[in-house]
Amino acid sequence: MAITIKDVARLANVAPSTVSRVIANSPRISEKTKEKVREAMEELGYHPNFIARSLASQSTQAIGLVMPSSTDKVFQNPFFPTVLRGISEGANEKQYALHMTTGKTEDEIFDGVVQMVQGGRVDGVVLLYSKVEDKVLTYLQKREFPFVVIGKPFKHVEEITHVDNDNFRATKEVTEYLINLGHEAIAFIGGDLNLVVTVERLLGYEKALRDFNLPLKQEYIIHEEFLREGGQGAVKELLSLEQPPTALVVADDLMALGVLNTLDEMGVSVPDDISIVSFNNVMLSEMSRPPLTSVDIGIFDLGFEAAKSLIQKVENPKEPVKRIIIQHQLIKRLSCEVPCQNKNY
Amino acid sequence: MAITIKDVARLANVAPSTVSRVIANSPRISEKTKEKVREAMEELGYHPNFIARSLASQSTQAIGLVMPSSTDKVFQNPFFPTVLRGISEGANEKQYALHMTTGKTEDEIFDGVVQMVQGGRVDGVVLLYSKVEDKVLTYLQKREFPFVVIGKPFKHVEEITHVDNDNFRATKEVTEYLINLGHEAIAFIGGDLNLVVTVERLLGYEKALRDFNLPLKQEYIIHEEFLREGGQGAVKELLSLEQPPTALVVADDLMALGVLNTLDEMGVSVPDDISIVSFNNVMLSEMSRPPLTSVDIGIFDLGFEAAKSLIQKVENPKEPVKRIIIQHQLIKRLSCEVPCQNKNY
DNA sequence: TTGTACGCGTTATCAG
DNA sequence: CTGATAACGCGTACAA
Repeated sequence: MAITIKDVARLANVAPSTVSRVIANSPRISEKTKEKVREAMEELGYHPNFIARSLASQSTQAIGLVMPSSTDKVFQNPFFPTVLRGISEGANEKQYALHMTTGKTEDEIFDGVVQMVQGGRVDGVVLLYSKVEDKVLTYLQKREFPFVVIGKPFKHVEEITHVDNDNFRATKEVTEYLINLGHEAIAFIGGDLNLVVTVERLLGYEKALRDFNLPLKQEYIIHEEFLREGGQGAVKELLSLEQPPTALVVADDLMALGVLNTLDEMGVSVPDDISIVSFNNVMLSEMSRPPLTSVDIGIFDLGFEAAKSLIQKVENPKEPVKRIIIQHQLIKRLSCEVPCQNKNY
Repeated sequence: MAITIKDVARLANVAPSTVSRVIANSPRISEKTKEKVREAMEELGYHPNFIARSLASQSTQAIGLVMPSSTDKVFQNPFFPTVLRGISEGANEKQYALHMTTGKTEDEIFDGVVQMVQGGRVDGVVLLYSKVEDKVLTYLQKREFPFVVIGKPFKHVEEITHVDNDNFRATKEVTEYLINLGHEAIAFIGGDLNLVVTVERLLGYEKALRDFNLPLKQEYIIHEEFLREGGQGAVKELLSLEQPPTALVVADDLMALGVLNTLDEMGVSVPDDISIVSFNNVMLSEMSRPPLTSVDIGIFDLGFEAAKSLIQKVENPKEPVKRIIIQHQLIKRLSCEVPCQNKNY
């Protein structure tokens, strides 16, 4: 059995409650006894038992992480290690621990969340994704359990604290960027439409085209998985069009990589024949040939701010709903150029 | 306040202890009362409080994950999401939750582990890396706390349950593969020598050369970070040699990607001028140009088996030390070929 | 400034 | 088969 507060109390010749107060650094304890108690703790190698503390104080100093389905391709995106790092850092700063749950199916994930929450394992939860219809989010909301989402909630945006980019504006900007480069035939390759981020980006793309009075063609809008294989299918469809696009807005770097490869195989040159701009600016985007022009969305900060605002919320229940927007930034590399004039592929 | 066992007891007209037994599905309770109690639980929407249960039973049904330093480049490797998925699945099967700890420095990580362990937050720990000198491992060992490591422990291999590949053999095999292809000038690009996996792979490489009586040149052995930039530096060194290698054994796909890019910039063609084989077979390895021949090390299984064997150990303290070797497999793609005879780069 | 006593929600022991 | 009752380790009114 481990060293408890009682052992320390005995050694220091004080009551257990005094030891408890020393741990909490209560101002109502004399420096002298504090010192005495601390020495005893040191001598015995005492470490507080979090479980007991949690039970007594009804708070765990732990936050729960809800990941998307582990079978989901999204899970493999380098996005995750990075947000995780951000969250972890934000949590560490406030001495919070991390509790995770994943699962293969939505139900598994949901059960995991319920266990964390009802089981009292965590004080709050951060959702690492934002889907269009989400059981987990609904549950958390109804239960009034503290949580924040990374991304933009599909509904009740005003009532849910979230950390997000301005994906609408970002996509509008990059589309404009391509337009200003002289492109008029610009296609959009997005991921799963169940992810809110996808719809936001699509909207931004459409807005830019409309602002510039460019035609908005359905054939130019493609949705595939957030990954490689997705990109490949998309490209083939696009290039077989009568008037193939001269530029592509791709919703994710990984997909862009797939696009790049397929293009390469088809003998289409980037950026000479076709320009590409994508999102996230993960490490890989500078490793591709050519390096990708990509929107840096501050992934680390998304996580960091999410953790911080969740903890605030946990520690102060009347904290107002917040919406934190992380700045984005277009990182220009070599995948964009003025459009070709008259190419035949 | 949430629904407790007492509320259920009251509604079902039984004692709290009876409810507890029903939850544990004790065989000594009549089916009739079980049914009655279950109905009450249902009606009240009861969920057991894990914290209280942990305190009483001195076990948490949670396992702790120790990640490498978040500032470490290794952290960004696609390896992690995948092991994580494996661990998560292994844990889910046995209804264990996951508790994580990371940190920027070794000390932060160490403190995190101590808190998990002494704080009684977890029943066991899995180390997601294996370093040459590791404070955390030493601590866990001295405390006789259940843990398993993913990778090969540097010392006390016989006394530590671990899940690993046979990296020595794997590297020996791929080196032989290159030799049999006709290569004689084969270089090795490895990662951080503090990681045990690096030294294992280096050893395997050397063994193959020795077995075939090929010279073992120091200039052919390079260590860089486990990432992109590392790869680039390495290649330049290698190609500026008097007799540059015709084949490369690269210890990680990500590094190999960097190598590929640098080679491309220098106008060196893969596999025509130089062959490459690397490790891990992460998703990216088939997305590179050319697709990488890579050793699949069963990352998911590493995690899965680690979780399973840890849980076994936790549930049965006298479980013997185990060493689980996950099979590897060479996935041949397009980065290897017979060597060039007489090329001038 | 410090000690006493009780409660947090369960499990486990021991009667009955 | 079931019900009291005592832990589990700590926080915290309430007393002193």
